[in-house]
Amino acid sequence: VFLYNKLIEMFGRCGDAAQARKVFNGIAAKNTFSWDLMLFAYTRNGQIRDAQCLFSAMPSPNVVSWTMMLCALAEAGEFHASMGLFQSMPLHNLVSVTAMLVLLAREGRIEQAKKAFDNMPERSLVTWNAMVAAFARNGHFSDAKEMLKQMPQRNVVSWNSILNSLVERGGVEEATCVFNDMPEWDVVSWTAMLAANAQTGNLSKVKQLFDEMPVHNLYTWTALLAACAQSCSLEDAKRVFENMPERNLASWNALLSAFATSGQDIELVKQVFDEMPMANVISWTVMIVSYGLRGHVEESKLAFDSMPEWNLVSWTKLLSAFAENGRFEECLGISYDMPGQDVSSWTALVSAYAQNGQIQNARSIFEKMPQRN
RNA sequence: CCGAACUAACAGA
Repeated sequence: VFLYNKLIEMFGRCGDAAQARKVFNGIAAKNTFSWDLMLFAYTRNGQIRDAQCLFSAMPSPNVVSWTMMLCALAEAGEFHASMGLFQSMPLHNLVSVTAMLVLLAREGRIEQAKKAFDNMPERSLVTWNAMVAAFARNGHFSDAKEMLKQMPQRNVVSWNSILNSLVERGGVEEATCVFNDMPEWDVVSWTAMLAANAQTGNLSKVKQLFDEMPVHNLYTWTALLAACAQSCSLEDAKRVFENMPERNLASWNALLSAFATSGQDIELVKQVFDEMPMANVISWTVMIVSYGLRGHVEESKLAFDSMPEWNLVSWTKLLSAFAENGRFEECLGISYDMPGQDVSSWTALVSAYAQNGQIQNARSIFEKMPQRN
């Protein structure tokens, strides 16, 4: 059984849940590890339905099984379901509570996360890191720093959270200082520095860091590619894309984005889009922007209407496309149709009017905004 | 110590 279990785990890690299932089915005397590892194979590969099915068939689910389901549900966007599952769990432990803390933080519910943290009878390094990240990701930089100071031990993950928080705030100098003072680095820390320097448009610094860093992976290559796109260096972007040892949708999107901002003919951008093996919300949003930048608002709208799904960014980009092309009347309608409008999209609308010299309209929207920053 | 939890890349004003 031990060896079969190992096999299930291996297939699960390789992304082959079907193979794992075959091994699982072949075990006559399954033990609790067999079940958990099979569940792992499903959750790991995003097969939430299969996971749920297996979970309900489990003879004796334990904390580990519950925790995996908790994370799987959250991953599938079912936050409330995972919340409910957490409450109905017969038993909690350090790991399951930490997992819940992370989910709360991802939802932006920091107070609840902090409360859970404070109530925990024991905390591991991972727990502390989760709390640091919770603050860091939600813009509570000083709280994150305070946590970092208080925690009994720190590791590279703790430092990376702080570093990324600085990068998000646009503090290249501060980020550089933290990076230099960190006791250890990994590929995540280096990637953060790529992003930091890309923000300031310092492409040569990005390239230099890229060459200095000890390890490259898909993330680092894509960060480099994105930096080229942000600096409008299409030639660099193309070269990077060709030199990448492997590509995924994110890398394709970064390339598409490089074409989008390059001012190249729209047909070339479309060509890249059509060549892509897949397209997601991001790819479509880049197309909306591409059309908008070239004054083809109608095409932006068409792209928007043919997307398989939408999010706030795609809505906001559509709004901006109309605004930047002087189509203010439509902006109001878009804003009205937009579900769950946030600060960024409100601001886009305000600035649409402001740029058009319609100060009083801008002002009245500003006053009606539910949140401001 | 056969299993679960923490940080990074691609579109936003």
